[in-house]
Amino acid sequence: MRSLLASARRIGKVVRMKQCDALAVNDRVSDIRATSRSLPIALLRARERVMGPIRAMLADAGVTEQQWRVLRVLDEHGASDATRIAKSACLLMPSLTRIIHSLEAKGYCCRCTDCGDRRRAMIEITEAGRAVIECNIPESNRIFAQLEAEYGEDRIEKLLDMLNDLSDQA
Amino acid sequence: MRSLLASARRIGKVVRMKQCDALAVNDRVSDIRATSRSLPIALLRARERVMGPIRAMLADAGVTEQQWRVLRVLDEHGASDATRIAKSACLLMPSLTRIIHSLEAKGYCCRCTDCGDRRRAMIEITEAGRAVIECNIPESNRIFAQLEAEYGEDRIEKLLDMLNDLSDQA
DNA sequence: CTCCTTTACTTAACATGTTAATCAACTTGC
DNA sequence: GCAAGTTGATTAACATGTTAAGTAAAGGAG
Repeated sequence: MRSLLASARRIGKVVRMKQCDALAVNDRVSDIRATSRSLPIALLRARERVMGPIRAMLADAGVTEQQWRVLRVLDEHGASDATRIAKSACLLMPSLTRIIHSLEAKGYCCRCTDCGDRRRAMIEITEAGRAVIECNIPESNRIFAQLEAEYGEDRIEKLLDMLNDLSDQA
Repeated sequence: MRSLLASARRIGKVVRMKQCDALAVNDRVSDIRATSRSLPIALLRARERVMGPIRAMLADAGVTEQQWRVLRVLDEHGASDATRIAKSACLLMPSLTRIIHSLEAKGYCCRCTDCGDRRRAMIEITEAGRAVIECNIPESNRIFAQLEAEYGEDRIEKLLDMLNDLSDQA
């Protein structure tokens, strides 16, 4: 009964505008996109699907998903300041600060303040950190290859392109 | 100098296999996908891009992104048990427990234990909760419409289809 | 009915996400 | 040079993510 009302509400387009505080029971101001067609939720679900197998691997390796991301970026870009790492690994600075500390405690990275600008902290991956990557990249590649096999290599590439286009927009 | 080595390493395919503990300096076991072509990171970045404007809106509304998601699901599906909500809103049960508590404290949802199965807690959105949705859906739709205008409505739909396909795979 | 397993949820503990405030080092206008 | 503003990073506080353990109710085999 409630569900009939709910779906009926979502069939039509905008009904009318109304003030919030004057809102009546089961009165729908404007139409609502079903959560199954919500881009944020779809992105979240897709990410869970992809990360599931990776998470298991990283748990065995003793690093979190974010720590892994930072190590990957450090390995790829070489010594970098925190701001650049944050941008590359898609992390906020406060999170990165903590992650760098934990990586440092594990001996996976080291830091030294920049000579030119003493606010800046240059971070570099250590050999121990590189070893973590070396140990897990084969399994990571295997997992990704299986995803490509199931979903289609060309579709993955296309998806990556579309996602990057979306992100790169102003 | 370091960067030259780094890029050189990533040009070739698999070099050779080697044990982790026998790993030498700057020795690359197998090739590593650039983080810019990493699906997890691409999904994360795209999500940040999409959520950015929404977050500002929700901050004004006084609800978090996750609370908003739960409210949306409750409004769409009607009274539901926690497990169903968690699945729909893409949340883990421990998170959902806390979120339900906070929503309850704000008067945006209420709960009653299921008559047939007293383990199950049925959650329902209140009028106050529905009002939050009503107040913010127009702005949410505006934001989404702008994204469609910038990125292309057909591409958004296509992206949604691809993401859902990816998620729905075994 | 009793013991065992499963299911639905909760708690706990630690890591991260998110915003705002803080601090020190740099930059600029004057 | 110096006050004012900016920038790079940290800290704090609260919400959530994540895994593991715990609790209570339901189901099932004997």
